[in-house]
Amino acid sequence: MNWDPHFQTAISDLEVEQREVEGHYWHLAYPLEDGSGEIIVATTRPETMLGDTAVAVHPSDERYKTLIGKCVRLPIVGRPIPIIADDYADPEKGSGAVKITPAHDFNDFKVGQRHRLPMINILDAAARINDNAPVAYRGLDRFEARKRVVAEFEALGLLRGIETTRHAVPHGDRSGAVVEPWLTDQWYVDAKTLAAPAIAAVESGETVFEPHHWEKTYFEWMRNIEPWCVSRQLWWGHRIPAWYGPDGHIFVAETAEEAHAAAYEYYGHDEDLRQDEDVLDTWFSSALWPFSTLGWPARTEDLARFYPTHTLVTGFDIIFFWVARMMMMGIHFTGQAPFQRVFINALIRDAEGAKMSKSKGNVMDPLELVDEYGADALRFTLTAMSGQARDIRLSKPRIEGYRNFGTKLWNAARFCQMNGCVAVEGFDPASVTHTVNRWVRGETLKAAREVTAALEACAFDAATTTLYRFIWNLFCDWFVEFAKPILGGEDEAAKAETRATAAWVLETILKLLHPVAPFITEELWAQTAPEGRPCPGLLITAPWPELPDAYADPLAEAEIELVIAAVTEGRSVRSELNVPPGARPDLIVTEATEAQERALRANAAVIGHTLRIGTLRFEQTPPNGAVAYVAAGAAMALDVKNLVDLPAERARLAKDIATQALDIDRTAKKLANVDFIGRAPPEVVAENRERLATAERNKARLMAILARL
RNA sequence: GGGCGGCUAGCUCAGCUGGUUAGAGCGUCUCGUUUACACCGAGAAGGUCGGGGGUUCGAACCCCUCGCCGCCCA
Repeated sequence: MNWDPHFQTAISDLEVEQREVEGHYWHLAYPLEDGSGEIIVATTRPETMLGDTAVAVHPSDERYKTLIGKCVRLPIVGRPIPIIADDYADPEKGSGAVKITPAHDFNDFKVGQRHRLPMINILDAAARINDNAPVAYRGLDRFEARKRVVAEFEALGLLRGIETTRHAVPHGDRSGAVVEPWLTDQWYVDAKTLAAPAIAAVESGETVFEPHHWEKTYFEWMRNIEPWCVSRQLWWGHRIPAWYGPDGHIFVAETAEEAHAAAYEYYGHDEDLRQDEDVLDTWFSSALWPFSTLGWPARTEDLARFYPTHTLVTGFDIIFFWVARMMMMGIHFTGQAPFQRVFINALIRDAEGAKMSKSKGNVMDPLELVDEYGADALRFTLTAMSGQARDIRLSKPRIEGYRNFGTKLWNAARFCQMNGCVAVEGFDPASVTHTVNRWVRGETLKAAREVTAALEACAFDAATTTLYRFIWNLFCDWFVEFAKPILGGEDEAAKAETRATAAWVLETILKLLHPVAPFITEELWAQTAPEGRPCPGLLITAPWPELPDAYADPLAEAEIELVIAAVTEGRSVRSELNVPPGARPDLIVTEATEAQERALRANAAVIGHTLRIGTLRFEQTPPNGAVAYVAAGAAMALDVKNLVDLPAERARLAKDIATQALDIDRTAKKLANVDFIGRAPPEVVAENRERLATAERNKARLMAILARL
């Protein structure tokens, strides 16, 4: 047994931590009994020699062949012990001979069993030397005894050397004390038998690990499982349901009454029984959690409704301790695996990747982070980083970024409020007519779909990415900007429609974001609640948005994409040519399809506001001094006249031409490859042809502009 | 020794079943008194996707191999 001398209890293999420590190899000489020489053994634990009952050598080790069967006289103790042949002795290690202490080493125990060696226990429960050792050692702590054994060997002239080594020493995971292999009777669970159906449940998909690869960890342990020691010599815990009769006969039963009944049957009369004083391993009790909390063994309604549970969320560090054991117990006692899905999340580390620990002082207290950045920011950060990797490096700048995100949303909501964007009773998003509103409706649909799908797939990081982008980069950056000229304009119908649409989008945003950032969304929900809210009450009780396919609007999408491209490219031009921010040059469109022209005309106000231009005109050729660019296939020019310096403009054009040329080169090469044409799917080939044509058209335009300059 | 995971921009990370101009946030640089927001806005720079082979018309992604880093079990 693994014995923890600090808590004086047995512990299971899983509760033993192997720690690498600096130690020594002591080479001890054991004289042969016939006086013909000595045999040297090396050990990291000299004190255990007090319990040695043999010396083992490898059967094929030529050095010791003639010694097998002889005896050595154990120094200090004076006991003669045999030299035996066993494969366990490694000729490569040390002298090739190894001392055997069956009562205090797991490997030696096996050797002892094979050779029927006596097992001499030399330690008491507190790991002090007991009465099986020479008088001088009795009552000594094991580490004191070690010093004394070494000193005595030295005094006897039998110490043959000391080496310094690093080696693994077992420690109790709770006590931190060095664990002793110790002979004691304990209760075991036949884990192998319980594991078989628990393995099958995961193999068959009855229970699914998410991320999936964690099932490998589970299988690895379950398939190599060892008997589980479940008795503990502790005060607190479920008491072991075993009763002893006066003759030591054991009655295992659910209750004392049943045990007595069984005893009556066995003895033919009443007997006094003594219940085992040990309690069960806390993980044994924890393994009962999925069903015992629901009233089991009674067949309660809760048990019927909540067992098996849909998803268990936990960390990979307790897959063995807890998950595996719940699986085994759940199947054993109910016939069903306790969970359909086990979601394993990463472990949080500090910004340098080190495990947080109190002694290192690198622990980030979540409550302090909440005080500093808010609970929503922390939640959003953890959710965003809950990817497939094993650990999360929590860093403040990241949390700060998501705190800013919350502020951004807050301000966007404030904008809506200031502009009277209030939910309208009976508003139907399907009925909106303005391009901007049709477009944002479609984008909201896309975002809602993506977030929903991500949550269902446990891709929580993907859900946050979608939310972040939609809210900040689409709703705030574009929709709100597009809405400004409309809301400040004269068209009352468009204003009303845009207000209602904005309110609807915001409402949808609050719902989608609520699981990740419940506080800010609930607060905003309450603040925007008073007027016309179609679904009153708390946001947390509001239904999840399920939007119809009909909200998609490819035409509006194409129109707004053109507008966005025209503005983005235009901004780039302005910035590179150092056009003064306050200047409002005209934008002249020189080449566009009919649809593009309609779209640009319809959104002239929106472009004017976001690109900060004067008027939008359509002409065959750009005026002198205008700076041309291409957006989504349409050609346009900013009339910046004397605002621009020519060298900068030439450099800009040359850069754009080079970009196009690179693309042409790459794509042309691909298309020139016969194998590509022959083997790639037709749509991929067509796509590349289209791409080449566009790039060539763009390049030609840019060259013409450069030439005119 | 066995198993698992990672190595992508200065940093932290996305990148689904092989076809994108390899993305985001932070940081950096330039510019900004645009009536929600400077916890902001606009623009820009920055990557031979750990090394080497291979499969394929085509590889960050598949296979082999080597190298680091980390975790678990011995």
